[in-house]
Amino acid sequence: MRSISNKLAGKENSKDLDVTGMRVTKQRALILEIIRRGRGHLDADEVYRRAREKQPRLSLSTVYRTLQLLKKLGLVEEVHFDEAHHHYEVKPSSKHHHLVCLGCGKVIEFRYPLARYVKRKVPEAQDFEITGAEVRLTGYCSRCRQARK
Amino acid sequence: MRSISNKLAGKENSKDLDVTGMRVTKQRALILEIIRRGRGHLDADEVYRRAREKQPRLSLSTVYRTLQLLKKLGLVEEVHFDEAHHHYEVKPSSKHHHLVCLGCGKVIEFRYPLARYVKRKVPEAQDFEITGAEVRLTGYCSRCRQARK
DNA sequence: CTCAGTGCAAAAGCTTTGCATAATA
DNA sequence: TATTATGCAAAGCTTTTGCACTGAG
Repeated sequence: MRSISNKLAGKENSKDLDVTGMRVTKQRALILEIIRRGRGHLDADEVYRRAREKQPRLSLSTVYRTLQLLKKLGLVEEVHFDEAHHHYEVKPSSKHHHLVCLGCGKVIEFRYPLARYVKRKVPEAQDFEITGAEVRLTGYCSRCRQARK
Repeated sequence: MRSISNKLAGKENSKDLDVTGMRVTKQRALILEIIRRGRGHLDADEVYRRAREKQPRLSLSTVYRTLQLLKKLGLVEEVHFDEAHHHYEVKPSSKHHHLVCLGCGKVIEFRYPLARYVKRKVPEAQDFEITGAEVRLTGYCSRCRQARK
């Protein structure tokens, strides 16, 4: 039988979790779809706003509960960007990092296997089993650098 | 005349800000001292608790207001660790990153000039002026790896 | 038909703000 | 003495929780 994470993810080969009894609902499917489409960087409230366009009766608590569920299922990842909100994006993102422009707020994603490099170079990381890496570089993009001159 | 950031920092050569009228108070000095001693990873409430050992009448709002001031002055940096709290540590920390054990919560700091490496290796970062890097690697330390077997 | 999920409202954090009082410069 | 900073209490946000109802399996 397909697990909820497989059903939601729409594929058979993701790792099964003990999800006995968990149900696939319209709300959950919609929320996951929105996060997928959102290309990351959506906070809970933004997910809520977008979801209500399709399901006006959806509640914010359902969004939060679903976000937690999806995190637990490993389908979605929570990223800590700024002071106020968490952001959510679909996995995998362990090799996917962020470049944040302090000028205009633009977020550029990049992929690079930093964990491997760190593991090789940093003594402290030697006897650590690294499972995730969250890298957030801040600075100024070329446009904002111009503007600041 | 010495600026407030110089007075608080206890040095003359930090960059001056427009701090006209700002005052050095016991509370501010204490809070900065605690953050220094805390070796990072203190959240606002922890700063508050420690500060009250010396100044029982200190209020939490003063802690928050001072934290913002110190951030603005560039003396302290806010780090986003976990879902619930922000953590504060003294600058400079752009070359100072974190290894977080998911098993026991231990936080290991390490220094490594990752920004430079990323700048060299990552195309997306090429025309970006990187001013800060926050790296947070998660995984399991050797002890917890043992325990999980 | 059952029990997990939802919506609503209320509560629970963490953080900010208004205002009168205290303290710095 | 003139403002700035503080303490307190209240308000503001985001996120969580309780509960009766709804709906997936």
